[in-house]
Amino acid sequence: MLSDRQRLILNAIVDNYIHSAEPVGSRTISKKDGIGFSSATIRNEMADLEELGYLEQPHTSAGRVPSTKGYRFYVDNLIQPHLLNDLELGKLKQLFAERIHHFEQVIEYTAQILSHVTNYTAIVLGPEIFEHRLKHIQIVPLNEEQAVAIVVTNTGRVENKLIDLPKGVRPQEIEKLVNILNTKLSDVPLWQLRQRLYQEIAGEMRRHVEQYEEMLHILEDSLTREEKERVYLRGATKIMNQPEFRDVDKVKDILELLERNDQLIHLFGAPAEGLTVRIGQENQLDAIKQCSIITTSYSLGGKPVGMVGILGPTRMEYSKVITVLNYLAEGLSQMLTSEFEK
Amino acid sequence: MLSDRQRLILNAIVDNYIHSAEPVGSRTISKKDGIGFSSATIRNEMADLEELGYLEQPHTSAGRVPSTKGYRFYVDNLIQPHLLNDLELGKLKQLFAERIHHFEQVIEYTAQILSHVTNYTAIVLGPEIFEHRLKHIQIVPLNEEQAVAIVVTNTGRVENKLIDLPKGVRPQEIEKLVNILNTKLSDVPLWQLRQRLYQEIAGEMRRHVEQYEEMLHILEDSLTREEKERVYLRGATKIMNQPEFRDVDKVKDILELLERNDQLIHLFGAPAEGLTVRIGQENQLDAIKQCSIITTSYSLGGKPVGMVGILGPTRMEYSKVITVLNYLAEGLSQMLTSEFEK
DNA sequence: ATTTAGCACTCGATACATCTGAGTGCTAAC
DNA sequence: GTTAGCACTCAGATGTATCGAGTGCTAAAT
Repeated sequence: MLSDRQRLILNAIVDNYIHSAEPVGSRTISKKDGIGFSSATIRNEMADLEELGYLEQPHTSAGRVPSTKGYRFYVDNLIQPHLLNDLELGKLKQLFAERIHHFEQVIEYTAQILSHVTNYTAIVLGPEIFEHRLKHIQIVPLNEEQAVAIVVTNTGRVENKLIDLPKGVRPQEIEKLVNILNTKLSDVPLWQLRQRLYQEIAGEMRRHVEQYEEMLHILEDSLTREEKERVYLRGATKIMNQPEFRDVDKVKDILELLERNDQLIHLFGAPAEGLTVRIGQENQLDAIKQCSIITTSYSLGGKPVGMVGILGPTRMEYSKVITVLNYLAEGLSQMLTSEFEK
Repeated sequence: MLSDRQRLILNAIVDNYIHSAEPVGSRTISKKDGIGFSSATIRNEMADLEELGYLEQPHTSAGRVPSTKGYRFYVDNLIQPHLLNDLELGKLKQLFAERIHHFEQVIEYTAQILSHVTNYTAIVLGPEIFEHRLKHIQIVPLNEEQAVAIVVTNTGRVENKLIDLPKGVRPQEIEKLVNILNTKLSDVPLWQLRQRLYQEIAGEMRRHVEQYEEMLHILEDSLTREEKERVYLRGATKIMNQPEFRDVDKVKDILELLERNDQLIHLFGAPAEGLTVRIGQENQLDAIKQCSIITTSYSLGGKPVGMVGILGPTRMEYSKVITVLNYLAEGLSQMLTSEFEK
């Protein structure tokens, strides 16, 4: 266990390094307010902290830099609450003042503001499908062969998919089918659709609809398709402002990862409720072992439905980012709940 | 006017520089096949070409580099047709083999392949709205206050927007309204909707629908909203592979520009039919004055409806990119036309 | 009148030596 | 237990010499 003085010094070193991006020397620390020790004493403590694995030395005659373990201890035990200034608070409140007109807009705007306030890369994962319930199904024929299947949910989300019609199907048949679907499946959660389709609809369809078998397959396909996760990314280039990423090769791997929309979701790791911090080496993906990711979930009516996260260098303003994320997730949850819980 | 020999030499220099990324010296050129002159002669010609503004010298004892004017002459007069290899052709044909199931998918896949084959950044602009005709309108109430308005076009595109309902409107009224709209507006091009709404629907509505005035405003708002252009970007980080962009500061401006979805469309400049090449300084945006953009349009039934483009360094493989773009735009046009012209 | 060989010259790149100073570890005194 | 003092280390900055690719110009060759 670390002594009080060791904690004090570790805290000072991390704080300093986060803002200066330069290895921190013993003299710098000893001159700080609140530290009443000479540089020699600090040096001894630093040597101990290094031996314990909390600090690292880039080379013999340089100052110390926090290790992943050091950051971890800092985040878990030392971090002090951050006070947001009026400008930042204003930006965040702006988001909640918006009237929700489109789900995606809110998410996009959230990512935008997060990135802007923190100066790091923001990732927002849209509300998960399992809270969406079917409001309405519509099938609009385009011509003899094709139609568009449209699914509207109680949350106002609209999914659509082009489908191929069986040969010679008559418009009346489609209409009949849609009526059955809307009567039977209204208010069913989307993830149950496939199941319900077979359990309750199949029999009904056989009785009333021609070519029911083909239609059934097509329906199954269009109603139960993989929901493409809606991930929004903002401020990917912000990482380039960090002095430790002034090298194209270092930045390239990260940006290539961020460019791949399908990979983004993996940055969140296992979906977890509440705030999670993953620091440097703790990250699975090689490309971001020099970065930290802080994520948290937001909820609708108490159930977590989506996530927001910040990607930055390991030398990140943890305190500020954590405050911002907590504040934002809280606000977002309230906003969603009051909007859709009625 | 340039002499034949000057053209030959300029061509050789540009070709060489495109592949080596190093200033080209007189000796390099004189040793090339097809050039029967000594380095001294080449030097004299180079001096002339520089004076005429086709070449530049980074410093006194360095070789020559093409200027924007030099590239321009090369593209306009010297370029030779490029032959695609089997691998590249295979990749491109793969695209056309796909069955169209979703417009956006095709566009996304196009960008993907373009970037992969050329190793530069690809930008694809989705088909413009003016060829889309109304197929079906639907208004799905979500609760007392809100509804989703859905517009389906003959091309299978689905637009949707959350709308606020006037207080106390009855479901029957909405149904009546939707019926009127579908009867009167079927097959009307989307861009005419607003106009037709007032000319033909307003009178009908007043007779049959309560609260017609509020509904009219809401409809107008939801039917005529700005179509958000669908721009797809792929391979933004490819620019980092170029030796002249190994500097974070140079890359940053470009990537920041590409990150802004709303700005992307400006990269295409004025929408033009056919192939356009904009080289270095010719570009309006400062961030890409070290880059070239090649764009072309693709069409549906003879009318241009969208664009594809490639962004790369001024030192770009113009010949190859032009060939690829032409080939792809041609194939895409055929594909779209055969799909939607029936 | 062109072309080319020859040569002096330029200047970025590279290598190497030197200097500087921030920071360390250790020891001995406080 | 703390600190002053000091020798030591080493990355980074600065300075100097050398190298060589490439040039421009002149005079000879074609």
